[in-house]
Amino acid sequence: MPTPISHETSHEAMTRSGIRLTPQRRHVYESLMATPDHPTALEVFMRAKKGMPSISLATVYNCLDALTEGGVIRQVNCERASSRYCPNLVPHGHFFCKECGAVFDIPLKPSLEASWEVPSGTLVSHAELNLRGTCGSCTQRFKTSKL
Amino acid sequence: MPTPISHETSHEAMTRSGIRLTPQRRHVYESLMATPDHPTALEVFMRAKKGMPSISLATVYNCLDALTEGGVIRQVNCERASSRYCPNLVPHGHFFCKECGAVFDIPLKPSLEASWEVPSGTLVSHAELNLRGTCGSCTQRFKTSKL
DNA sequence: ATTTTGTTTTAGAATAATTCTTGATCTCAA
DNA sequence: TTGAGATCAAGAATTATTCTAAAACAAAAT
Repeated sequence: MPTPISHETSHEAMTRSGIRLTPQRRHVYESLMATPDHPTALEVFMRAKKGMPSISLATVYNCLDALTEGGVIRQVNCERASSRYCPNLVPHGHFFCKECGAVFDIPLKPSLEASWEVPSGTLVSHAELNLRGTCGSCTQRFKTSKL
Repeated sequence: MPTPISHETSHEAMTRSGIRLTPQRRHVYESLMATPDHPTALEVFMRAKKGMPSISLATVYNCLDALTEGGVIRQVNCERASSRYCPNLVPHGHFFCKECGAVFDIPLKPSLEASWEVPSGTLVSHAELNLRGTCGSCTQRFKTSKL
């Protein structure tokens, strides 16, 4: 049978990562998986409350931290705005539209690591690429509004 | 005579950028230029107070914002830590040592922009590359401490 | 030179995101 | 089942940053 990408995988991911799988963590994770955008902790909280009304914002922060710590999700930061969270574990960058606030995953080519030079002896454990600009639909909107 | 890289240049940069050159802005800029590290607003404030005891933290924030806005300096962010400021305008990335907190400029090769693919119609106005890891001297220190 | 207009500075208050604290609850292993 | 340790919830606390309002200043217009 085909590999299910949903629960088993997340369950495995969490247990393998060493963090304990609790109902709250599973629910936060599923709330994050539910949509392909990059919600803030507050947005995750508002979604998570629908299926688990007793959950608190602090718990959502705890869960997101634990999941990030365990490598099950990624925290994404742009400038000083609220952190956003991303369940896509494949290495990728992020594009932030300064017009509409949308956040997209950006696939990276393997050539990326050849694009920088660190002093010898430096160990790079994490690379983060953030792009900012105007997304396709905002560019389009501006173009037509100027006719 | 050789081009002086200091005052005339910064003066020009500020006036050309459209922001008014005030004593506070000049002093904040010079405090930032004084050392090649990447100070936080609070660190700039503490340094700036030495030569201008009446300056306030809010003014340092205002000045750093104005200078950033005018393109005279860059704001550098890593994770959710305090913003840091960088007077190096040549495009470059940043390396953050998670052991000692040092921040280094990382030269970028021109191949960088070929390393990502944005959907057609997307306009990228700003690219930011942040690396995290262990710097050379921390790596060295760990190596010798394990003997 | 004086007034006007708009900008900047300052000090302190306010805000917003996040973290901390505490006691209650839960989970797992012995 | 009991005990140790982890997690949860609620709200307080913290921290970086921004805002507010009044005073000082600068440039332009009279």
